[in-house]
Parts: sequence; C-alpha cells; structure tokens
Amino acid sequence: MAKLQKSIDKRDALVRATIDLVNNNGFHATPISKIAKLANVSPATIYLYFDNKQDLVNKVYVEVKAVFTDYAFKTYSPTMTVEEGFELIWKRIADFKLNQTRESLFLAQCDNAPIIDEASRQAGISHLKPLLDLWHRGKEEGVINEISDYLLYAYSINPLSFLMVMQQRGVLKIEASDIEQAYQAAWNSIKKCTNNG
Amino acid sequence: MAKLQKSIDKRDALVRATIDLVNNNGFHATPISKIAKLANVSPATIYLYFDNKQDLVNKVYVEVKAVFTDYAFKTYSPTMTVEEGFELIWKRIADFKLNQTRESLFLAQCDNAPIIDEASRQAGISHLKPLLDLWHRGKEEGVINEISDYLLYAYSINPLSFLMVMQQRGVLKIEASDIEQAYQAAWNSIKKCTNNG
Amino acid sequence: MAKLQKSIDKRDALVRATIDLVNNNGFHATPISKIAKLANVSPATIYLYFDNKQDLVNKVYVEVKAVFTDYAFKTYSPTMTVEEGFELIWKRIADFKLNQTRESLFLAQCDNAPIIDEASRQAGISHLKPLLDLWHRGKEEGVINEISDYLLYAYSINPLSFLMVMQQRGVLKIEASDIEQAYQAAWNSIKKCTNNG
Amino acid sequence: MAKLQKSIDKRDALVRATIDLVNNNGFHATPISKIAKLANVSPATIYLYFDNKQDLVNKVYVEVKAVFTDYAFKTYSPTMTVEEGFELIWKRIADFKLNQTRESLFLAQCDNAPIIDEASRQAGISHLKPLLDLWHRGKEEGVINEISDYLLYAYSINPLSFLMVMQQRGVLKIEASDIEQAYQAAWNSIKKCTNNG
DNA sequence: CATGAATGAGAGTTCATTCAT
DNA sequence: CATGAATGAACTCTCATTCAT
Repeated sequence: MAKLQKSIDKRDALVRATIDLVNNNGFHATPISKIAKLANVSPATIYLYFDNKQDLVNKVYVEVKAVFTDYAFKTYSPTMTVEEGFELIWKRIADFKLNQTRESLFLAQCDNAPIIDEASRQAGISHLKPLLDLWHRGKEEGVINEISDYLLYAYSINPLSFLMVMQQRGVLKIEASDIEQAYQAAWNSIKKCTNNG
Repeated sequence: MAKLQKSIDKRDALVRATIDLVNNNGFHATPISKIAKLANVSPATIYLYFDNKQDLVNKVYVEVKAVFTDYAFKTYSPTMTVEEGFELIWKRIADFKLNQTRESLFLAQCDNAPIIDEASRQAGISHLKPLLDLWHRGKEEGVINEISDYLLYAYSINPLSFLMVMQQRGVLKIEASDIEQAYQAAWNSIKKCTNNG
Repeated sequence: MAKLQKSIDKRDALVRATIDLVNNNGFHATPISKIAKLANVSPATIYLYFDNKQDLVNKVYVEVKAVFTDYAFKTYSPTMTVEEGFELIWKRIADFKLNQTRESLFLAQCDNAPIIDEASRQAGISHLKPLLDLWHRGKEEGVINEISDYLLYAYSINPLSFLMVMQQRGVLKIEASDIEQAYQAAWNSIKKCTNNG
Repeated sequence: MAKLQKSIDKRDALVRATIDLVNNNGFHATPISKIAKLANVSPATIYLYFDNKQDLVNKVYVEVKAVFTDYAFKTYSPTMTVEEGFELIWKRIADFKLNQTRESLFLAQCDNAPIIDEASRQAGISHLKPLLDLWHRGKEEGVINEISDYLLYAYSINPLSFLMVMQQRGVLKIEASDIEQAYQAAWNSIKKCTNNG
C-alpha cells in the first residue's frame, strides 16, 4: 500500500473515532488517548494531522457538515421549481438525518453546544447556501413565506434533527409514512398561503 | 440574617453559577472551582449541598425544568378547549423561551447532550404531562393530528428552542409579529386538517 | 443527669469511636467526621476535649495502655516469687489480649505503626514497669535469663499480640489448652536453665 | 541507555521510594506526590506503572515478601533433616530481618495494619509454604510440637520482627550472641519435648 | 511519518479545623 | 458546653501535549 494511502487511512480512522466517541460521551468527556486507541494510532500521531484537540473537532465538524450538505444538494439543480427543489432537498436531508445517524448525531451535538469555535460554525453554515438561495428565489416568486431564514429553518429543517436524536435514543421509530407527513408539515409551515392559512 | 436563609442563598448562588457557566462553556468545560468562585463559596461548600458534580447538574436540570413547566402551565386549565389550551400553553412557552434565556439555554444544552443521567431526564420529561394529556384529548376529539407525540413536539414546540438559541447567538431578533407567525406555523403543523391537507 | 456526667459520657463515646474506627480502617483512613458521627457529637465538640486529631489518638493510646496494664498487674504483688508473679502477670495479659480484643487490637495497631508520637509511646511503656522490675529481680535471683528485656518481651509477651491479631482475623481460635501450652513456651524461653539448655 | 532499562529504573525508584516513605510515615501519611518526588518522577508517571495508590502498595508488598522468602529459602533443601532445615531457615530469616531493615520494616508495617488487601496478603503468605511444609514433616516425624502453625510462627519467627522494629527504633542492638540465644529460644519453643519440658 | 513514555497543570473530592450562633 | 456550616489546603488521579527515538 502506498505511504500516502496509509496516511489517509490514519486520518480517516481518527475522524471516525472522534465522531463515535463524541457521540457517546461528548467532547470534553472524550480524551485524546481514547480517540487514539480507537483509531489504532499513538496519541502523538494525532498531532501530526491536527494542531490540537480543538482543531481536531473543528475540522471534523466542518468536514462532516460538508458531507451532509454534499448529500443534501447532490441531485438538486437551480433549474428546478422552488417547490420541486425544496421537496428534493428536504427529502435528501431527511434521508441523511435518519440513516446516517453517526454523522447526524455528531452534527446535532456540535450545533447546540459551545464546542465548535465561531469560525468553524460559520464555515459549516456557508455550506447551506444553495438552500438559502432557493428560499430567496421562493420569496421573490411569492411561493415561500417572507420570514427570516432562521424561522424557515426552525420549522422546516430543524425538526428532523430532533426526531433523529429521539430515534437514536430509542424512544421513537420513524417510518416512511412519517416522513411524508413530516414533509407536509414542513412545507405547510413555510409555503406562502395565498388565500388564508 | 437567619442561618437557614444564608444556606438557601448559597445553594441558589450555586445553581445560578452552574447555569451561567454551563451555558457559556458546557458542562465538562466548567470546573467545580469556577462554579465555586462565581458563587462566592469554597469548592468544598458545593459538597454540602450536592453529592458531586454530576448530582449538581442533574438537580439543577430538574429544577430548571420544573420552573419552566410551572411557568408554561400556570394559567392553563383542563377545562379549556384543545385549541384554546394549546395556544395558551404555546405562548407561555414561547414567552419563557425567548425571555428567560438563561434557563432556556441551559435546558437546550442539557436536552441535546449526554450530560444528564437518564433518571433526571425522565423526571424532566414527566413535567410535560399536561401538554401530552392535552394532545391526547385533542386526538380523541379529532382536533389534533393522530401522530406521535414526538412529531407533535418536533414541529410545534421544539422550533422555539432553535430560535431561542439563534437569538442568543445574536443572529436573529424575534419580534411579537414573529411570535404570531410562529404560532400559526406550529398550530398548522399539528392540527387535524379535516377537508384538504 | 449531671452536666459533668454528660461530659464524661461524650468523651468516653469519642474514645470508643476512635478505637473502633482505627481498628477497622487505620488512623489515617479514619476522618474526624466519622469519629464524631459514631460518637453522636459534632466534629467541633472533639476540639473541646482534645487539641487535635493527633492529640486524640495519642491520649486514647496512653489511656488504653493504662487500662491494659492496670488489668495485667491488678492481682500482682511484689512479695510473690518471681515465677509465681510472672505466671500471674502473663496469664492476666493473655486473658486481656484474647478477650478485650477491641483494646488489644488498637494497641497492636499503634505499637507497630508511626501513628503515635514518641512521648506517648514512652508514657505507654512506662506502665510496664512492674514487669520490668520483676524481671530485674528474677535476673538477680538467677531465675530469669540475663538477656535484654526486649528479648524477654519478644519471646514471652509479644507472641500473644500476634496470636490475638490472628484470632481477630478469624484464621485461628485459641482455646484454654493453647494458653497453657503458650505459657509453658513463654516461661521456657525466659527462665534460667541451670543444668542443661 | 536503553528505553526498557530506563523504565525498569523508574519503577524500581518508585518501589524504593514507597518503602522508605511508608516506613517513616505510614501508608496514609504518604502522599503520591512525595513518592513521586523522592523517585524523581512526575506523579502522573506512577500511573504508568501502577493502577492506583492501593495497587502500588499491594504490588510492593508482594514483591518485597517474595524477596524476603527467596532469601529465607535460598539454601534450604527438603532433603535436610527437620532440625537442620529449621535452623538454616531461621538463621536466614534472622539475617534478613536484622540486616535488610528497609524491607523488613516495610513488611512489619503492612503485616499488622489494614493497608494491604486480602488477596495480596494471601499471595504474601503463600510464599511461606516451604516452612509450613517443613513443620508438617516435623510433626509427622515427632520432632515438632503438634500445635497450630500460627502458634509455631508466633513463638519461633514473629519475635524476630519485634526485635527488628526495636533495633530500628534504636533502643536495642542485637549481637551475634543474641542471635544464638534467640535461636535456642525459638527452637525450644517449638521442638517436641519427648520426656519433660 | 510514527511512536510510547513522560509530564505539568489542573480536575473532582475530602478533611482537619474554625467560628458564629 | 455544643454545634453545624463553612473552608483552605491537600489529596488522588486524568489528560492534552511533547519529545527522544
């Protein structure tokens, strides 16, 4: 195996180990030594790939966020109608959140806790641009409610994170039919109601 | 000042210090020594009131949750109609989440991270019973969508937590008009749509 | 009950608690707070009767040693022959060591560990004077081997401490017949052998 | 110097430091920090070699006990007669106790205090097997008194520990002639007296 | 590039002692 | 006399980070 490949493998193993351990214990309850052990490398090796523990988790966060958004927007094209585009993106997001639980749980952990530094948080948000652009277009076309993007996000996207966490805790099992219901709830909550609500 | 009062004051100061520091740094990045310093007591004093650090944060969590739900259900009566009752509870919750940010932020931190032990988490959830009872009644009366309580919560209540966190981060300012819009979105997402979806 | 009596009771309770706890856990693993709890007094009360923890254990040691030697020499009179006197003292000591295990165990703990300060240790030893006087007389009369008092003690008295500790650990049960055998061994090991060794 | 050798040196230094400090202050009055300082390592380094403080003292105890018994039985062979064998073992033990005072004092401390856990205590005792076997043979051959091994130990071996402690305290100096006397006392106290004592 | 041994700094916790009551 | 609340100091142990190899 090429030397470069071995390097990539080690870095990947570290990223995976970080995600798993932070998911189970939280950032501060996850010592570097455990990450190293789970990734089958020496603690010192971590410092060849990352500046320090904070840098490690920041980088993992941004990378996982990128994986998430790549998946979300993979099949989306700006030529679609707003409603088509939103449904497609929403369902890809739902698909990711409910199936790629390792990554989703990690993002949920980091999104709501003062673990990640502000720069990395912004980097993560920037990946959502296609969705924000879509909403912008939707507002212009009179299809989407003219309310803050945060409100749109709060009602249409964020509930999926909550449901994912609950499913992960084992108190809830989400079926295909739930997804459809949830999508309707999401779309209803952001679409412009021309006549009355 | 009476001895008893001084004791209560110390315990209160500790609870307040815990909330503030966990809000800013997270549980594991909040050493006992800092909590003690902020509360103007010796580290050893904490152990007069709590068994250990974990017990401290568990107890603070349950108590803050109780304060939250007491506020939420203060003016609610089971004799109200389902819609009346829901609007009243929802708006009290929104009021609390957006104004009592110290407490709300703390609850949001704890709800999404493996900080709180399972028993305390259950104790916290149990306080929500009046809302679950209301939803149960609403489903029986055909007023509320017959979907999992978790879905109802995800779409009608949880978004408020997200908005509170965003407002706290300074990226969003929520006005009275937003609240009304948000309430409509919440109610739309859980009410039974008799004729069309 | 008279005030003075209540005081004496508290002091006694403290002494008893100290003995029991030191027996079970050792001096340094016995916190003042536990002694207070077992004696049903406040930790602060201990400092009304003793200067500090070290003073407490020193005083308990000397007092228990006094109880021990009072018992040992109670029926002894310097008018007895050396052999009579030694047998009498030895058997009282054996009786005490094997029956008053609380006190004996405490003395054994303190005799072999750097818990007690030198002054208290000397005070304890001084109580053994009647036995040393008896040995002195025995040597003059040619009845007792002319060897160091420490050797006499090592072979005739000290084994009883070892046996008491073993009995206390439950690995050994000492019967009346053992006592007689042990006494013979003790006397044989110190008596002057006039004809052959 | 090889890495391995440096590791062994550090562990040895820790063991030595533990023995010295426990000898002077007792187990509970010997903080990890002092052990580390005396051994010229960081406190954290101790935890590379031992699980915790209790494990450290347990391991040191068993190892020192092994050194002691290795020395005691080094030149003994089960083909010797009982009396030959006993004299040889006894004198090696006396030699060790009175010259290797660091190790002997440590063992005496641990033997009489609730420092060592039961498993390690048993491990220590098991090393004495050759002596117990010798006594067993002696009893069968009618050479050794048919009394409990604990009694045999109390009268023939244990006095040496007492004498060692006294010599260490500086109140007694043991000469070669004392040793011979002591040996006679020891042998007299356990040998079977065929005619009369 | 990779490591395991080593560590200083700091974590949570305990405890002998004090003092206002 | 007696107390319980309070604490500073010190304890055991952990961990992010470094460095010789």
